[in-house]
Amino acid sequence: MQEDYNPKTIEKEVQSLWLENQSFKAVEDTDKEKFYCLAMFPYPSGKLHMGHVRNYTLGDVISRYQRMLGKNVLQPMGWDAFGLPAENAAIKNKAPPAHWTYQNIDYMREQLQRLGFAYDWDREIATCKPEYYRWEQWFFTRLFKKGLVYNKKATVNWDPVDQTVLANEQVVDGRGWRSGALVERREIPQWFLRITDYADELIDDLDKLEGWPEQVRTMQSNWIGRSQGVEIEFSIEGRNQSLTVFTTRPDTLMGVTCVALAPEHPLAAAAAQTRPELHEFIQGCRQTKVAEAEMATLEKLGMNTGLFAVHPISGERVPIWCANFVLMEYGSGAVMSVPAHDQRDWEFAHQYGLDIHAVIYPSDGQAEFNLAEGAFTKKGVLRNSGEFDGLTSGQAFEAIADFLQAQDRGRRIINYRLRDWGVSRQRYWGCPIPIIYCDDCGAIPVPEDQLPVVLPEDVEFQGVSSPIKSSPQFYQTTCPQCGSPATRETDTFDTFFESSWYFARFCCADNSQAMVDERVNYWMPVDQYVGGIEHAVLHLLYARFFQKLMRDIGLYNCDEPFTRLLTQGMVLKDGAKMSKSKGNTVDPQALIDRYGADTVRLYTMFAAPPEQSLEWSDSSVEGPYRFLKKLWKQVYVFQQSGSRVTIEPGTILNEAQSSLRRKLHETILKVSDDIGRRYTFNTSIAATMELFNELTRFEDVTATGVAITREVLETIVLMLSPVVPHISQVLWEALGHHHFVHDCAWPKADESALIKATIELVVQVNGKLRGKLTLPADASREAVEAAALGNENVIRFAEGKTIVKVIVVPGKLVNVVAV
RNA sequence: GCCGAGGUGGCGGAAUUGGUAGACGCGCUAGCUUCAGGUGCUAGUUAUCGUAAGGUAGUGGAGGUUCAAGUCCUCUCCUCGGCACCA
Repeated sequence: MQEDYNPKTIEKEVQSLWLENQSFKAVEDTDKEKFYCLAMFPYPSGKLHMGHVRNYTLGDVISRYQRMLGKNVLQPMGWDAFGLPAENAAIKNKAPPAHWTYQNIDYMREQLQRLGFAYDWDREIATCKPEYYRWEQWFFTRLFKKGLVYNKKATVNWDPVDQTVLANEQVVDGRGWRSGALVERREIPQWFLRITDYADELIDDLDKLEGWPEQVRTMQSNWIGRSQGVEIEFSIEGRNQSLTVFTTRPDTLMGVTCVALAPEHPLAAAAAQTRPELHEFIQGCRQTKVAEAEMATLEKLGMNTGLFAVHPISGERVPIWCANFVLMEYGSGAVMSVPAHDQRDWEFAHQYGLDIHAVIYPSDGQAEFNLAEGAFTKKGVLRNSGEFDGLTSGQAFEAIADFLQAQDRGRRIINYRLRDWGVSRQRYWGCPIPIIYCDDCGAIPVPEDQLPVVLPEDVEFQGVSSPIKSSPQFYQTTCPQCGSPATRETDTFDTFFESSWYFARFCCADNSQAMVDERVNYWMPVDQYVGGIEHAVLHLLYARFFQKLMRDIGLYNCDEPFTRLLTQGMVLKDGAKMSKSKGNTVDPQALIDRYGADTVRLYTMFAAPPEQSLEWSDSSVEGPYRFLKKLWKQVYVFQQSGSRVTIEPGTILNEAQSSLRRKLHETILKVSDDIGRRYTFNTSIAATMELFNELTRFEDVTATGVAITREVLETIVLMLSPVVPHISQVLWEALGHHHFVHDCAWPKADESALIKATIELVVQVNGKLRGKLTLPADASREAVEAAALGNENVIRFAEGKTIVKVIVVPGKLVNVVAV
């Protein structure tokens, strides 16, 4: 052991030991309990950023901890390699996206290795390779045959100058980011997966996910948005047609004063044929990008269509409007407007001078309301509703639903906010959708023996559109059914497709014959998934959906892919997310070069609890670095003394000795709980530092003192080893051990060391701290009370007052209440 | 706009079940060590009043519940994440 801590040298040495020994190769072993730990795989954007370092350190700490608990751990790594940035880089650098991607992967792999993560690199996957994506093509064709795939028209952002579809990210202030042209909504045919068929299961199974943060389950539940309601038909005056609306508040039906259509609604288009101003209004609505946030924050605009609907109960004429805030995708693309009882309708009615009819009134005891100030949106009792008067909202829901159902003008339905998953992307750098279009046979899935449909990697970008769209070599083919000339689909899959099943592929990444094999049954589900909170809804929902699809296709039996989920917060600097555009990025490489991987790992774990955002500070890195240097020095000095003694059984310890041992074993309990249950790695490190500080104050060179020092040092090294594995390995050897620290058992607390003879109690007067008492641990309630009342501060602060009562919280405090 | 988080010293954060606010670390101040330092050590460090002992205030803001509130309730302000084609 060197006298000085030299992270660069030792980290390299320890890493080559691991490599030589194949320390982290995961092998299925049914005799051992398995633990599958997975951190969300990165997009190979160029180099690692601090968010990656945080994510992968979290996963590695958990993996190494579980291994020390005796589990058979799988921790794989791979690359979410398809995506938009590669195309942008390709256009900029005039090089194929594949080239850029593979280069980035090579660089980032080296960075991950430099950080010492315990990955089984033999299982590495890159989703842009045909060995990987061929299986999702195969899977898609299976889903197609099962009827879980369909084609329909859907809206995209269209750049009229570049003649291309834009991602939401590429639309800035309503204009294409390259061309600057005003973006239009355009409808094009696309492929969809029937995720709504699984809406109930996806929402109901959230209850099983006890290892998930409550907030994530809530977000998913709200995203799916299951609501009980009624679908109501309004006939249209003068037309042999009707209009369907969905409402969760049929009790307000008698207060309807308007029906509003989405601009894309066919009836709006029909009405616009005779009304140029309506046509213009609808055209105007097309110039917004396809994003809910955009729609929801738009100024609410509407226009009368001139048509009238007939109220299904009263038979009254209700004007039909077209409004920009009605979503064609939700429900039936039309809503009934009840200004008295819906705030948005109320505002719309005020803006356009529509009638407001109150029909729900507060039940007894509820506050009155003022329609001049806003809508009354709570439930209540019906009035002005004919035969339904006097019913509560709940009763009226049923009565009106029954009435409409009997008349065949409505029915109870369950509606979801969730929409089917559109998986088509009009981009090059993605997995080709395995469909062939034949004029006679229609859309045919590519037969299994013709898979994979390989994406050509050697391409040149002419302009911004996908090269395969203009490559007859790619798209010209023959119909697998009738043999006549046909064309391939040139759209590719949404990249969420790849990340929805990679966790299964890691179990058997080397299988070239099947998507998965029996090894998934051993490893799945993932025991611990770790990733950014920004994935709380989309990625995690799609992955859950895919898991259920894989189950139903018969691949393997598992309902939920991730048993425990840890969602890490963002890494920020100066209060903002690190990004190139803000110029506030911190390059982890520079820190690794300067302090070593262990310090970077220790800092990211120490600076904040994992779920919170981490505010980056350059100078704070010094603390963990100093700590490692001090620890190194302490072990160096200790091993120079050459002592190998352990505590003789039956030795009576003096006060300082038993106090340090108690601290040690309390710390074992604390750290085990922090890492194993609470995931508060920051406090586990703080507790270890406290223990270390106590050790440095312990200067006892007797045989027993030295033995206790050894016990403390060894335990500190073991407890830190998941976080700082390199230095721990070297120190472990310096303490006289000849095996890997990552194969050691996690330390256990010695109950006998935890026993306390005395306890300290807090004394309060009227809830304010006035003193402290040291009493025997077994002191009775009466003794505690008497000691408190005899305390000089208590006497002083209670002087001239009457002691009303004394509250004793055993083992914690005494509060004397005096008035 | 909707859904979900968060707000505690100069800074990152701790306080796990309603029970000592500020653990641990950074920074700063003073002193010591060293030829030197991107070194090490010791002490102090919420504000405020006080020579001190000690007092008082204090967890974004305003109310409330309680013997006791950072923690529970109501309202409110601000920041962050997501909103279906960024990944």
